[in-house]
Amino acid sequence: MSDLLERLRTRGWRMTAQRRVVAEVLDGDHVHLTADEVHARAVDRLPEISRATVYNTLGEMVSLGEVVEVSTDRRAKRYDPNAHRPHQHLVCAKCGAIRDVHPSRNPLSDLPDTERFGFTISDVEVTYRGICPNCAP
Amino acid sequence: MSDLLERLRTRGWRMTAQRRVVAEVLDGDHVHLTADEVHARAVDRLPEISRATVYNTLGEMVSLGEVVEVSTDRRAKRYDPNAHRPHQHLVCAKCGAIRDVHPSRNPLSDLPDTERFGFTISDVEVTYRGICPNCAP
DNA sequence: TCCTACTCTGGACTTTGTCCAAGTCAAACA
DNA sequence: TGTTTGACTTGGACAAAGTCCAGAGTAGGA
Repeated sequence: MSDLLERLRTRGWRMTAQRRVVAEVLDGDHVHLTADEVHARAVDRLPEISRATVYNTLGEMVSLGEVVEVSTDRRAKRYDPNAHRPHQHLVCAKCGAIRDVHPSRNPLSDLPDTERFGFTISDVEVTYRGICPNCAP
Repeated sequence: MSDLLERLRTRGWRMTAQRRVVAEVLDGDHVHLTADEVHARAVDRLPEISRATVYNTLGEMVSLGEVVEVSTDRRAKRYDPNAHRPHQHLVCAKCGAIRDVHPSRNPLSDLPDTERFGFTISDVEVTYRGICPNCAP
């Protein structure tokens, strides 16, 4: 059984066939699927699952903190089940491949007080862009 | 005349009333408008300008490197005419206010080789999120 | 002034996501 | 095990952001 599913179950989440399928589709490392990709894979296992349910379920997983929303491109949001280890993303500008990466310093520490304009900063999102080995010329 | 317009003109861009208006609307510091906001302001000066033209024109400015696309939220892209000084963005999670900020180190230097997976990295995008002084409780 | 290639327009279309009323079902309880 | 109930799911309508295209318009060079 998937880690994600296990975590959700122990939190008292009401279990349904639909939620189980979404959690299973989303489980793993370096998984960054869009909602429609999740839906397409979920349909393979449970043909009648609706788009609305996939959206609802993903939204709930995000609220519970078990899945992170990622916006690496300007199109659809992606869903990353690796929510419990802080990390950033490296994206191939050509093929769109995404890797989880871990910078050596907390990016927050590089923003001086004079550049904070009185904001209380709680979060940083870093996206590195480049060309992956497969797409390199 | 606006800086942006001046730069575009000297690059041999064919000048039309529509392009002039878009460039004028977009000029300035800490400007981060969506395409629809640009369109709304452009219509004030040139009532017949179409949405398609605004999208096309913004897209061309981005291709020319005179304007940068910013995705601070997961909704519409925003357009930042401050393309010639590298900077990152600080966003209020409540009201959406956006400030240009300048970290003390190049964020690229914090990604060790072992975390690059053979990618040739060319760009980093950092978004700091928090609560601005106006929205603070 | 005339030409021509480049630009603009409006509307149809696509993608991504949200909302809702009605039907269905998991789980608690007797 | 059967009942009950509130939570979950469905499908379709809707909305926001953006793209595409054929035909009309025009900037700028000859």
